Amino acid sequence: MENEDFDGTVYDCLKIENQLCFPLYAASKEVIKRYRPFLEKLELTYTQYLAMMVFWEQKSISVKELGAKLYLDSGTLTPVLKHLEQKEYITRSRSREDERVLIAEITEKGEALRDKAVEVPTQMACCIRLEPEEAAALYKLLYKLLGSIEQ
Amino acid sequence: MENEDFDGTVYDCLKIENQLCFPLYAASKEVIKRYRPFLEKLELTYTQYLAMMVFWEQKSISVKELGAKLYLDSGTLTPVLKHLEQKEYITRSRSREDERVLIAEITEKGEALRDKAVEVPTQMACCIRLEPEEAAALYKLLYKLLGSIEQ
DNA sequence: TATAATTAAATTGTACACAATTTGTTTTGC
DNA sequence: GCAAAACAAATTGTGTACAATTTAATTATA
Repeated sequence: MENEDFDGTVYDCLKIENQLCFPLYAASKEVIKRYRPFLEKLELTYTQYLAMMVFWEQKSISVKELGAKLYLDSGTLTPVLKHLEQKEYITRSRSREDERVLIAEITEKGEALRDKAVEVPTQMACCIRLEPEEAAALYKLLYKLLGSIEQ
Repeated sequence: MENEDFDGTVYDCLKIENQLCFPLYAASKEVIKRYRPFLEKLELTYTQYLAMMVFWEQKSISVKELGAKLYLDSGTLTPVLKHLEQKEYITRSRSREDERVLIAEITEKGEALRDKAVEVPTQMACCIRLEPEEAAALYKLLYKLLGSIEQ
């Protein structure tokens, strides 16, 4: 009855098509790629755009807090924030209460960028052709997955 | 009736919590991070592991074909394949019919790695605590999303 | 209260990821 | 049959992403 030529070997679990991680990885990359032409007009990379979304909600934040929100560490955020500072979208300075803490704060120019950025989600929605219920279901499942892997 | 202090401004679409792309990006990264301890035992990075999964299904493949399967270009694959060659999991050589084409082929050592790798999906399943139906729904939605963004 | 432990960023080193360009080969069109 | 177009990898340059280590500041404790 057992026949290795049919599907059903011990190696089936190693097939790309049987992985959940692969479409997750690929879809994430492909979606981010689609952002590029829209974000270029704002002089932002995708990671910088994520950071700016935080600054538009909250004028200033520490690297640690920002890292907790974006699932990124200082090794990634330090250069990202330096780039945003170069573009004058934020300023970086040490906290007076605790010199270990770096506080990044949005500038006028950064605030002004928001009015251009507000077009991006609409433009992106055209690229991602999912029904609203499907998008909602996907959103929910992704956050459930994210929650389930926090150690 | 309109009041900018309540939710419902034009800027709501720019909130992280209203993005589908963010949990996609974050979940992808967090899942890949969880692979690391398991893949270290195989001396593989996540991208190298994806490539090896292809080689375990198909002994040899061109860079172009591999790129189409993994959504990666030669700029990414060239160094990845060079690393796999250094570890002696694959060989790289030009096609005789068409010298432009590079053919990567799995070695005995690469084949042997499969028996160790077969443990990885089971070990990972413990980290990702989704119900089978949820995982299936997520899988389906991710492939639908992926299909919907191919230009 | 001096020192040890802890903490927050920055730094270092490795490995992608991708746009854009280059190099070498093959195919097309005239 | 040969120049032009197309093609496949490789290369170059920029920007993450993250583990591990370092540096500097703060807190805890003996």
